[in-house]
Amino acid sequence: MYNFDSNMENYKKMRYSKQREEIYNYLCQTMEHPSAEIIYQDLRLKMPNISLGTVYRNLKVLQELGKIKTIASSEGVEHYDADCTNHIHFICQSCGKIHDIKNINYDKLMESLNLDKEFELTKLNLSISGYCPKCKKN
Amino acid sequence: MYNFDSNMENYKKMRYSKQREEIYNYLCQTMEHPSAEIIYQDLRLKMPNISLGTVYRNLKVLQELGKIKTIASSEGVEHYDADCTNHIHFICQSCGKIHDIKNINYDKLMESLNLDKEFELTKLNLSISGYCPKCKKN
DNA sequence: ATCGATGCAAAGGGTTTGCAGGAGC
DNA sequence: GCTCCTGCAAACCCTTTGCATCGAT
Repeated sequence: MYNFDSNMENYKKMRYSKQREEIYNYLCQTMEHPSAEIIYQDLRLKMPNISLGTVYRNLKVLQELGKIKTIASSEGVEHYDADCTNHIHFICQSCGKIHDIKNINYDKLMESLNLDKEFELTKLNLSISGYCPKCKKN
Repeated sequence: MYNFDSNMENYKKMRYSKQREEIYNYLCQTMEHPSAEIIYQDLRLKMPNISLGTVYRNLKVLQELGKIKTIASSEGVEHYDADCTNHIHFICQSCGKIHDIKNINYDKLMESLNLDKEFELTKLNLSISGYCPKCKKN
C-alpha cells in the first residue's frame, strides 16, 4: 500500500479506503498507462459498485501525493502511470499506445536544450510521438 | 495567406474563406500561443459574427495542412502556434504562460534519448514545465 | 461520534457536429 | 448552380462536483 506519510501536510486527515488502494495497486501492476475509464471498467470486475467519480477523485489525490503521474495524450484523454522514476513517453500516433522510453541521458538532454538559466525546470514532462515498431511496418 | 498547394490531396475542393484567412493571420501575428477561445474573442472584434465552431473547424484544417501546431497544455485546453519551425515549449506551472525554447541542439537531444531504432519519430512535440523567469522570483 | 470517502447523478467546460442558409468558384 | 463554408445550437465526451449515506478512526 502507498505511504500515507508523504506530503502529510496536505492530507492530515486522510483515511484509508479500499477503493484508493485498489486503484493504486491496479496502476502499479500494469504497464499500460490506462485512462480513468479503463481503470474504472477493470476495477468494476472486482468491485462492481465502484464509481467513476471515485476513480477520478483518487487519481487526483494519488497524483498530489506524488504516487502517480499523468500523461496528457494526443486525443485529450488523460492517462496515468504509477512509475514515477524518470522516464518519458513515446505516444504512437497510429495506435495511440504509450511506450516508455527509459534509457535517457538526462545530462545530455538538459545540455541540448540550452535553457536560459532564468527558467527553473521542475518537471521533465517530455513526450514524443511517431510510429511504434508495430505500426512502423504498416 | 497560407498556400492551398500543400497537402492538396486531402483538400482537393478547398475554397477560400475570409474566416480561415483571419484565423491564420491572427496566429501568425501573435507570440502568445492562444487557445481557440482567445482567438475567437479577439477575432470577434473585427468579425462580430464569427462563431466558435468555425474557429475550431479552421484550426483543425490548418493543422492538417501543416500550417499550425497544437500544444497540449497542462490544464487540458488546446493551444495553437503558427510557428512551425523546430522548437519546443516551456509551460509555466505557475502562470500557465507558454514560452518558446529555440536554441535547441537537436542532434544532441536525439542522441540523449537513446531511442530504439525500431521507433520512427515523426514529431518532436516536446514540452517541459517549471517556473518562468517572472514567476521564479515569487 | 466525527468527518473523510463513497456512489450516484447532475453539472461543467472544451470541442465537435447537424442543419439550413450563405459564399466561393 | 454546385458544394464547401458558415453561424447557430445542440450534442458529445471527459472530468468535476453536490449531496445523502457509508465507513474509518
